[in-house]
Amino acid sequence: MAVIKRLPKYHQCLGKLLRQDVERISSQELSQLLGFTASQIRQDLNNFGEFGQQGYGYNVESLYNEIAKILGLNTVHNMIIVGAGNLGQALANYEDFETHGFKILALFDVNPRLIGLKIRGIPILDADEMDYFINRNDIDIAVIAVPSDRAPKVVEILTKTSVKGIWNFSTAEISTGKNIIVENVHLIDSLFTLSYRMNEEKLEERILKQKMKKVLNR
Amino acid sequence: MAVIKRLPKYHQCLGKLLRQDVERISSQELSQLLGFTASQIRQDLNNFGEFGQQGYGYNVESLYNEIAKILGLNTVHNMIIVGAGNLGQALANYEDFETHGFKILALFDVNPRLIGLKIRGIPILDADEMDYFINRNDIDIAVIAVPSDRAPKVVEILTKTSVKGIWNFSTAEISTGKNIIVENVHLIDSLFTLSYRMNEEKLEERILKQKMKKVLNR
DNA sequence: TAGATTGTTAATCGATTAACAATC
DNA sequence: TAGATTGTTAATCGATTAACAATC
Repeated sequence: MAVIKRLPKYHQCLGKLLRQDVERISSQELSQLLGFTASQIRQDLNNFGEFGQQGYGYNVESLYNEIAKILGLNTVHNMIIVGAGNLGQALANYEDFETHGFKILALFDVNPRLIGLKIRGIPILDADEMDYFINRNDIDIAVIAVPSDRAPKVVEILTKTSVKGIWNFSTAEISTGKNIIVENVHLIDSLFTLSYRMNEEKLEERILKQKMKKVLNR
Repeated sequence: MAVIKRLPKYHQCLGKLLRQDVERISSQELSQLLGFTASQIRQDLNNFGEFGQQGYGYNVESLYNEIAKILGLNTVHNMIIVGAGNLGQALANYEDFETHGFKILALFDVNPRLIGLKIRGIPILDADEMDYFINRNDIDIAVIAVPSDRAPKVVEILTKTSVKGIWNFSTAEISTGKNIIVENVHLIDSLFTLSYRMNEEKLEERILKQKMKKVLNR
């Protein structure tokens, strides 16, 4: 479902409106703010319920809350970050996560120089204690920020815990027999996409030639 | 075009095959490795040219090179990272970028404590020198790794330089009048998607109810 | 030549947009 | 009640899959 990718945008936009004390909004107005068509917005929202009111539009606060509920943001998520290198530390410093109910309780690493340190008050613990810590602290999301070759080992440990979601920053393909949800962040793919788009102009000729050939074939 | 999102996957997979000295591959075999249908693979590739040969399949090396060309990976890209905080440093430590021809020449920051330091030999320079450095060193990609409120100022400076692509890690919406390509990495969106998917089961009932209502209406 | 596999057309599926009746 | 705007159906568009003739 392509809707899911848009839900965070709705959420963010409504949050902004809420902070500006906007009370109600129409799909038309939202359309202008978000760049989706009004029709699509009504269609999207209607997948999950009837949140609007004819002749009035949508109540910003209640729509915001409904979408938060859909995104699972109405409960606090306890997270750990596996790997306390630069990436792990960078993520631990993102205050944005906590703002939205994703609480980082600890980082884990194998490097004795890092163990014992704190990032924004969040302790870096010994990787050996990970499974114990997870089950003890009701952790439901683990962030994988270790080098890709270490990732499979980490995943193996995680599958034996209560973790329900893995946010994977390594390039390793992760598969857990269990029903753990895995969300991949492949940064290099994003960079390649940027590169492709920068290169697109030069490519035009080639693509056009290919299309023309097909048209001429008819 | 949805194809673009798949191109990096093709590239990665073919790179792996190349390293395993695989010479040729059919769309059928690729299909198994990638999880796309063979039909889709043939369709995708045919958008850009005729890379295969009937009865033979695709030559791994030449297909790999063709896709690299399409992605703009046949030339070296000179990058800078704006913001040398944890995120900037984490990105500077990713060796993967360099492997694919994305060379990080410098980081920039306003913090005097950071200026002068080096990350993997890459210098952290004074943000004031940024525009000069960019034009001097033929930089075509700038990575925005500064806090979101600082981003607009950075973008303003960048628009006056030779930069052709911006890889944006801040939450700021970036618009450059000029034809600079912007690729956004909104990490929080990805986390929300994970959260949604973890929450999906509980949501099922609600979504089903909504769908049932519609069916009954007929 | 026979077998394999592409390039390509046609059919299907899903997502987006347009239109409008229902209703606040 | 009249105006506004939703929820919802129908039409369009694009992307995926299936099928097969072309050809190596």
